[in-house]
Amino acid sequence: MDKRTCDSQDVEVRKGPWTMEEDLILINYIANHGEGVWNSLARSAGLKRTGKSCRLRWLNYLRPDVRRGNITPEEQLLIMELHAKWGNRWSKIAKHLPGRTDNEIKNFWRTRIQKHIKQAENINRLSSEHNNIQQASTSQTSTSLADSMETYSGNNNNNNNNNMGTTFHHQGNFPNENIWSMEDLWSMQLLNDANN
DNA sequence: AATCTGGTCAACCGCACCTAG
DNA sequence: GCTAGGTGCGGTTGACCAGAT
Repeated sequence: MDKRTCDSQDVEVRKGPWTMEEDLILINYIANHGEGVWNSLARSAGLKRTGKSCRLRWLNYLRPDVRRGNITPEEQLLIMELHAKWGNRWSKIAKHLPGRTDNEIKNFWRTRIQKHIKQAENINRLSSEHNNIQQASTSQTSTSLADSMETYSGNNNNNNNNNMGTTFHHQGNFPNENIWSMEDLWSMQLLNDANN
């Protein structure tokens, strides 16, 4: 398929971060006309964005029911369980976490969990090398982070998941202060509606 | 105080799939 | 059955920020 078809118009297409004005236009338009048919929506709303860009912005950020930040330990656990089951099927996983987007889960996985898994694998590799040298027959305890993560990364479905809730500490420092809050945007949108 | 480094996340890209004509 | 246009998904990138040096 010709990839240019999505952006077939010769009009300039804006890229990069969305401005507050663009957000307001999109929110207003969807409030009045509903979502869907994103390419024509972008044109009709007067946004110099691709339909894909509008869709992404709406789904990942502007939707009123989207929850942002503070992924709870329960959610972390669920993400890990579902990832063990389905792999990188982020949208499928996101469907089981109301208000969470596939993008958010994907980012969360890559930045938080994958890092821990890599560390765990390194620790495990080092410890097994160490064990090979020692040839010691002493049994190992399995309460470390490394063991927990290794168990997970090996797609083991036994109930070691019980460790996960305590293994992954909720960091609680998600920097989600955006330039303007969603409450601000929605209250502005309501104001606009009142003026129409 | 200045610079470096690593973490985070919004947004883009490319591809596959779906559907209407 | 073929094609064009639209949509959804997963991977990747780049800007920004905070903490370390």
